[in-house]
Amino acid sequence: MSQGASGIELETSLGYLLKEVSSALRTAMEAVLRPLGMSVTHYSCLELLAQRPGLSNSELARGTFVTRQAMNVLLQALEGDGLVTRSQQPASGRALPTRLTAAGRAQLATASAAVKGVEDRMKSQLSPSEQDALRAMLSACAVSLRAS
Amino acid sequence: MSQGASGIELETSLGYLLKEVSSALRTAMEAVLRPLGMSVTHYSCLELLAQRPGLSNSELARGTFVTRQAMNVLLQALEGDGLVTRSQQPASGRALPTRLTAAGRAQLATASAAVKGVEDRMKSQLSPSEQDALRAMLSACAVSLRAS
DNA sequence: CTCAGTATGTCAGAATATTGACATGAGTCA
DNA sequence: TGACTCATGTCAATATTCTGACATACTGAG
Repeated sequence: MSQGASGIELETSLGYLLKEVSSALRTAMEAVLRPLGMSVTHYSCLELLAQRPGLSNSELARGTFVTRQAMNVLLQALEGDGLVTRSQQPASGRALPTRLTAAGRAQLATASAAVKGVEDRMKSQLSPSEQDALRAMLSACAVSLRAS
Repeated sequence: MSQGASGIELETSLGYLLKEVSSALRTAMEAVLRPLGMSVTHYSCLELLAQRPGLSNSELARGTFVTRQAMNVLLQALEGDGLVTRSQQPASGRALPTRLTAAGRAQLATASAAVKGVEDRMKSQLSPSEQDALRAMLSACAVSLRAS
């Protein structure tokens, strides 16, 4: 009955559980980032930029799961705060590569450590092999969802 | 190095992967709900109300992971559309129990079937036992995150 | 080469959600 | 009883994001 039914069972729904964990993770991240004066998107952008230097606005938007318009306003703020720099001449097409400044890297360092603390707490009850299994299953879900 | 480091590795970060799946799920749900004229929050509220009749505004807000203010404006819209009814006299305290109308149940029926299709697609590559394992691990993550 | 298709940056308006605030009702405890 | 705490409903203001739109730049088929 929980499987063949035509509806959703909240108690056993993977989608609902996913949203629950995702929401709790976001809340926990906000809690540790707020004292640093950063939002989750703010941090995500910096983190992405640190690991993939030179990403354009649109690429950053895709990597942080927001629209490029939203990323654009964020990037303007980050640039105004001296945390990132944007090329004026596009390297190719219209895309303007973005890079962290020293100040951006410094701010990210403390934030990244704080976020790692949250993530470690999240998976504190999972063994390394369980974490691998979880990763594999979540990846499978992502692939399946993308296959329209 | 991927474990003892002080930072986050995007490639192996469970948090990032969680956000990725969650975002893909939301996008897929929006895609099937849009033709029905419903948003994800709209659907979530109806679904929650179907399975837990009499929930108050604040309880619905917690169950759908939004603020009670946001749920309040949504409930006013749903009530205006004749999909839900709210008691005028609080049963206890200030909480006003909310219930689905027949129209609400009817609208939910098609939406719930559509969302179940999305959820089934998401877990199409997972065996029943894997789904159980995934549920257990996600629950563990939620519990750990809530333990501040 | 030309043109259709796709991707990007950016502006403006609209929708949505959040924070802040206040009054009300219930429970607790001295 | 009275003071205190907590949860709720609701109003207002703010913030954030999205949708729509447009011009520009590359790419590939013809």
